[in-house]
Amino acid sequence: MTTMTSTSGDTHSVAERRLRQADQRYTPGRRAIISLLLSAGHPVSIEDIASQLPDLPRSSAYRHLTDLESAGLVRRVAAGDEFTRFELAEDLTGHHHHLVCLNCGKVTDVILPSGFEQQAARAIARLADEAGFQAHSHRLDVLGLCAACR
Amino acid sequence: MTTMTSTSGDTHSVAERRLRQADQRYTPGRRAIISLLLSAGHPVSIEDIASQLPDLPRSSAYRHLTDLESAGLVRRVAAGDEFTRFELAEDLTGHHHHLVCLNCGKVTDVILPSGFEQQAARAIARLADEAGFQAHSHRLDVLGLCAACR
DNA sequence: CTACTTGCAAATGCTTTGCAGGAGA
DNA sequence: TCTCCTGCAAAGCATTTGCAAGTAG
Repeated sequence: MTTMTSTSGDTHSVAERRLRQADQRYTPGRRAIISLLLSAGHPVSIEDIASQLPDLPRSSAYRHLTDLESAGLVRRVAAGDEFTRFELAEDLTGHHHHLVCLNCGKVTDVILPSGFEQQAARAIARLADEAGFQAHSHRLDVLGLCAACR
Repeated sequence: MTTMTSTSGDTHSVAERRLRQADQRYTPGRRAIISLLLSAGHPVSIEDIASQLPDLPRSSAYRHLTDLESAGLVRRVAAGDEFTRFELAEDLTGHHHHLVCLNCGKVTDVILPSGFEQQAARAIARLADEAGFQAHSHRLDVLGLCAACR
């Protein structure tokens, strides 16, 4: 896979580095999960992971995801339809949002125009400020039906 | 700005009507939950419900919430920090978003400028269209620290 | 050697459900 | 009287954790 966003090649080294900072190792199991998230390009569920990595016990998958999350490499995504999903941390993938299918649960990554993001950031900053709220990030999900389910 | 969208007084009759459409009754337990959601003004957890309605068994609370959701009166909210919360359906409260505290889980309702919402709707519509996705609604949550936790 | 990993099985904890008695229409 | 509602206890399930063996450094 040569035509990737250039960060893909570095992701593994970033992963190793961040894990080391937490005195943890970048083992095959963890690497397999990062690779899977990398190639998926959208949030995946435990089911997805279990079916694509049959030899990785679920308990290990859960543990790895927790560890990777602590290391700032993975982020939990609440699809809304109670199926916890996981994706690479935003600083590894870039800021994006999700199209969530209410029927099949499929989640697709999308990027909004930067002009929109800027206005959103402004509106959010002002609102948060008024509420004494310290905003860290935001998530914008579009709910509806995917091409296959509509 | 009196944030009473005038629907508050009618909410109970709307609830009764919608439940009847599903051959269900607007019983005291269900009414208590609707009242609680109405007065809370923000998403509440099962814990909140249990503590404020001590005589309502959790199993009944869960069942009621499921029924109310089916009747289009209540919506499940994924706060992100795995504590399912519930709020009144958007057509009863008006479109709004959430400030989610990453520390204590508190969720506050906020309303964004209509100009922003319009631009958001446009950006979303175009994107969804390109993806063959049929957008129904969107949710925008701001994650950070509330005034008490910052 | 010492510390981090992992699998398996057991334990959790939230949520759902089977049933039988109650209550509204 | 028929159907829906409720409580309690039991069941389900996704997720977490204790433990002991495995392995990287």
